[in-house]
Amino acid sequence: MITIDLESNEPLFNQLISQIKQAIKSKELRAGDALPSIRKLASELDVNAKTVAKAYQLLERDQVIQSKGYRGSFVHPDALENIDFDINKWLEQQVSKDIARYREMGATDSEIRIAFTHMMSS
Amino acid sequence: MITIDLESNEPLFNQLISQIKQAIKSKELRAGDALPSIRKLASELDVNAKTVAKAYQLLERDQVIQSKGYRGSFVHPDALENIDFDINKWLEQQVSKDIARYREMGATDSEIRIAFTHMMSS
DNA sequence: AGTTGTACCATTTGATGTATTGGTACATAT
DNA sequence: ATATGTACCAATACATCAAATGGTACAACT
Repeated sequence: MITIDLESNEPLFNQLISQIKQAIKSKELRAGDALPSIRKLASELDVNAKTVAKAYQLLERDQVIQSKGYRGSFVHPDALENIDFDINKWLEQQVSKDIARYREMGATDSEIRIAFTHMMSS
Repeated sequence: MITIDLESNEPLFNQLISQIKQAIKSKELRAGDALPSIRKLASELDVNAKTVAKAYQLLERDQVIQSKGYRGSFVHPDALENIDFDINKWLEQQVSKDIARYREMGATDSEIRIAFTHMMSS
């Protein structure tokens, strides 16, 4: 059902996210369906459980799946609607616009990077 | 007139910028005054000429000094007015506000950093 | 008892950026 | 001739971060 390419440049947790989303899009997984547990999927794919856990966490943040405490993870009722919103695409648009604003003010790329790093770590 | 601390954590070009600004504030250097040439100042302070050139470039961008082609560098007529505007402080305010906006949308710091790095290098 | 999602700790590998230095070259001033 | 600001190309040391791994532990469900 889910396959992983260890040689790919794409991070493993991203491959997991993409494939789970694809499975939902193709109706292979439907709203309310149970997903394999983190440990089971990890052992099946022979990857670390924390890699799977990371993918599940991001999917839950995006309302694509739901974690029901200690009962397992399930496909979110509104998964199909929420699956199209990609926060990374949204981020790229916003960041690109903001960087252009900084550059227009005469800031060098080096200064922008320094300010960004500084504000991210405080 | 200008001294450099090679042991300081503060980058050399920043030390140069601060000290030249200070000399202008204290009227040691006045509008129109000639600054030492890049090569001369570099040899006096025993730093690389490109370090001095970098400081001069940033000072000219901020309208604190003026480079008159091949005739040397001079204190900008409006140096005293422009000396107070610090683009780095402006940057910090803007970047801080923008990052808060990203985080409110649920983006993780890791995702923000990746999007930022990606948009800066393209 | 066994499994669940989650939260800590720590480490390694690879990539990237900063700060700085170095050398060379150009066109234009004095 | 000599000095000027500027523009290339390239390399070093240092720091930071992403990605993934590993192990352990907790409280709550079946």
